[in-house]
Amino acid sequence: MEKSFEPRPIESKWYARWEAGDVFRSSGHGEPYCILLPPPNVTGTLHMGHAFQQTVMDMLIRYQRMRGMNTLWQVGTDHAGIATQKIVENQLAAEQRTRHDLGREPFVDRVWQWKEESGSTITNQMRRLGVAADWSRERFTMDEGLSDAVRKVFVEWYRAGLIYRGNRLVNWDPVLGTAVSDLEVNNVERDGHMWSIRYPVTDGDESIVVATTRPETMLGDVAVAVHPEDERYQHLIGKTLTLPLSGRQIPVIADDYVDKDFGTGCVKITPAHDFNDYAIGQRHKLAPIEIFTLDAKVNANAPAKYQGMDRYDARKAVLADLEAAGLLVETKPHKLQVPVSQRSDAVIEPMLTDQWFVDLTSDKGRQAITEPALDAVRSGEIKFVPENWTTTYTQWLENIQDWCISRQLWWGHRIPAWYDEAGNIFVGEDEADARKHATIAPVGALKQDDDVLDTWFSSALWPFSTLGWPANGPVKNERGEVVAHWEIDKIFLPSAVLVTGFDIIFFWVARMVMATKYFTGKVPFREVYINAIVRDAEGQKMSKSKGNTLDPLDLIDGIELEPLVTKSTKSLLIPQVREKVEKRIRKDYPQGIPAIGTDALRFTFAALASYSRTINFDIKRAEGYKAFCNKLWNAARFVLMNVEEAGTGERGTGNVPATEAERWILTRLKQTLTEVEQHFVTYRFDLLAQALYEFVWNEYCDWFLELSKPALNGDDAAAAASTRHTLLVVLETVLRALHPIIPFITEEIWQSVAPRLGIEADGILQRPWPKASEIPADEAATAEIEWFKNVLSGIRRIRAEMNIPPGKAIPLLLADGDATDRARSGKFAAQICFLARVDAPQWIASGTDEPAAAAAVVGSMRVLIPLAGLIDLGAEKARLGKEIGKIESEIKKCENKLGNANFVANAPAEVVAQERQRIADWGTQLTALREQLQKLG
RNA sequence: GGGCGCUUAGCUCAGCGGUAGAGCGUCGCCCUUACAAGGCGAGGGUCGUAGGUUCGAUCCCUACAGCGCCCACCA
Repeated sequence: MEKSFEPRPIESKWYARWEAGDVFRSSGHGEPYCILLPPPNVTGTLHMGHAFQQTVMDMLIRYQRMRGMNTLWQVGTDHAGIATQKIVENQLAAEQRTRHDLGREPFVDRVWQWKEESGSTITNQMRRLGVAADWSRERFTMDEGLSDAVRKVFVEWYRAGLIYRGNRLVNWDPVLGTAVSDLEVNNVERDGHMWSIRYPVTDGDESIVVATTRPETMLGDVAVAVHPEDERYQHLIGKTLTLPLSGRQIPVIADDYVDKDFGTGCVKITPAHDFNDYAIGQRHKLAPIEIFTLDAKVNANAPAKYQGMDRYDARKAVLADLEAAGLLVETKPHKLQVPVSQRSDAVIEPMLTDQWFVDLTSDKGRQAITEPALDAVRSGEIKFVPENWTTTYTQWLENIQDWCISRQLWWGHRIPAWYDEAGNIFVGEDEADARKHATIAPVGALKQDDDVLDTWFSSALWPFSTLGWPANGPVKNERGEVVAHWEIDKIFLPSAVLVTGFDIIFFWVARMVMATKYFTGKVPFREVYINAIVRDAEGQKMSKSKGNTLDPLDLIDGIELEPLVTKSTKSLLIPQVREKVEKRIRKDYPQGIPAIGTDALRFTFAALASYSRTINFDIKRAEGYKAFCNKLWNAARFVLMNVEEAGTGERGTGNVPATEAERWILTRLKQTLTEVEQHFVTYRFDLLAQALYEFVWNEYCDWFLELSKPALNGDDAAAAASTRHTLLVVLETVLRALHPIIPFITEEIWQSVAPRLGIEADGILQRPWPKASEIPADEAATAEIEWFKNVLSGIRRIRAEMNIPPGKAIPLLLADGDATDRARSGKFAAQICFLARVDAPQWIASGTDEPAAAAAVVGSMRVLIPLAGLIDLGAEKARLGKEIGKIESEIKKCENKLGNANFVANAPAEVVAQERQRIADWGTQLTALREQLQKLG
């Protein structure tokens, strides 16, 4: 083995072998255990969130596979409608062209082409992470099979009356030219203004002042509303106002929606461009007046002067004209919530358009789709981890609106609806099917709907569409390989756990539950593990414009400063931002990013994965875990070196390990494994990683390996042979336990270790998960080793504090103590001498004179290092004094507790007993320490 | 406005009813034959504030303060 751990060659070697050996495919036996990969954007690249999430899934899959489950990690990618279309449109923009210049079909071809080019990027990056995914079953949301599922779902829901088409006010993105759902809109606080505008009453001298943040929309006002009980305006209700600038006559209406105490208490009503106003308009049967075109310019319904103006230019013009007319009463700064399109950053303009919706709110929709999705979680059939996300899920569903599923895009699943020349709608899986199911005869030719479905529509079907639904037989990919077979694969539904971010609970999780429940009658998954969001070391959200993003691949492979700067600033167009980012990177990574390897990255993710909802990723921490990998590597190197010539040893007589140390490490291993199993159940990967880290470093390496050295080199051949064997056994076992977290290094080491134990398996993943129950425990050995550790630590402390060079051999005396101490000191003499670098321990008979010495106390035994020329008497006295002080204060605390009658009466007996034991133990030590202090004079 | 988090060592975080922990950082001493990506040792916290429950509270309850996230129609 190399002297230190070099991840790169190991990673590439093993992933290639695993994939070639087809080791990730479902075994076909055992209990089904399925995880659905949240399909990433097909043309995307891997970011830290993916890497974290996929590490979690991979740990679960590898663990369950080793436990003998029939695992399936269903992978694939999403066509990501808007996101992908936008990338290609940007590419066209660089050629000074738009998608309309190309036309629909050539454009879609071009997107497919881009998908072919970049579609493997992210899946290859996933391979670098080491994911044990069944690549033979990789799917894409626009696969033939998945598209069949989309059409079938649409048609069935339509025929059940659960999908409808309607002219509704929707969130319109004027830049992308499409409707988006409520979820795709973010409300952002912006600095704006509140303008007060005077609307004159048509008959008479009175007027009403309305307040608005969007004065330009007054061109589409159809009324002014006041509160029905507002005394100030009672007499005006029902009167008519002359709408300034356009001169239209509009009524004053009364509606509860109005807050008397806000602003002037008068609200202008623009039903065509505001959701609240739309509702009020409907209540009062006022026809909306649209004033914008789909690209947010003023249309022909407005006075000629404003027509063709962009909405913000129109605002300026309107304000100027109001000002000139003396109707602008007040302008004041105002913070407001602006709806912004998530995808384009454009300010959303509510628009009246024809769109398709899934009915989630009528009695029928609720009963068929919404309620079952709620019940699945309320009943506990689906559990969220951490549990409090349940509230988020249920509250959203309880307040849900109908889902707008049509998008005015070209990339996606085209809506399977056709229109005849009279505008009648015909829905079917294809045109023929639509005609077959027609209830009236089509007028003239049929033309398919131009729109496509929301990306999340197909994602909602992922839990069953990837398993072959709705095909009756095997589903093949373009190379003719079978990728799914519903009749067989439905055993994987429900999947075991969905690992995903909270940001898509609404977008995806809830909708999968809706669709899967409806079409299969089953829940899509039993548990939903909501993973934390990855942030930078300071807790800031990672964003390209801040320059604090990390590319997981850069952490794995490392990257020099200059390439990192180039890469991070490449896509930044604003010079100031670019400069800022460059500065930050030069400051944060003056040496670039060191290569830490996949295993260390994965271990870091595991170690950070508590139930906290954010994790702050600190490279420092990752470097620490690389050190852990190196530690493991070197421990293995030590073990292998020692078994190389001397043989692999054998168990002690009667299959009982010969030494206390062995029995102790096995006991600790058993405890660790028990703990790890529990942490897998509760998804506490942080505790899991920590338990294994501590076992490997603090117990196996720090103590067992050290203890093995005197045993291996000692005179007792049986002890040496048994120790060699135990070194190997514990190593092999812990490698298996670590494999789900750090697959590469464990495989590499395991391949060298396993043969020495006569284990025949192709790889570590094919070995069973180590069962705690199969490992013997020995509590007595644990007590012995604890004693030994105390003695050694005592000596080391004296050495360190008295500045005795570690290499210098010194005498060791033991005093007082009991028979157990004497027996143990004999048993561990060789180990003590070797590890503490002391001469053979000598017992001092009680009553005899002792040389002045520095002391440590273990129970009632004093461990003495004679002072002669080594130790400063004053310093040692001070040290003892301090120690005594500490113990005295501990004793005081115990005494206070035990002196409290209420404590003794009310606390559980075992707690009281424990407290008594403590006071006794402290007392023993205190006596010994005081005696020692006294001996020093 | 509703909901959900967080506040523990210099930093990042575990712990969540009975002796305050880890990693990183800091400070000593060591290139000791697995590992200097290492070893040994040390220092460092009145567990956000104030009440309450309890024999006992970092942990449970209430209020408050600060930070953060999600949802929501206040023009």
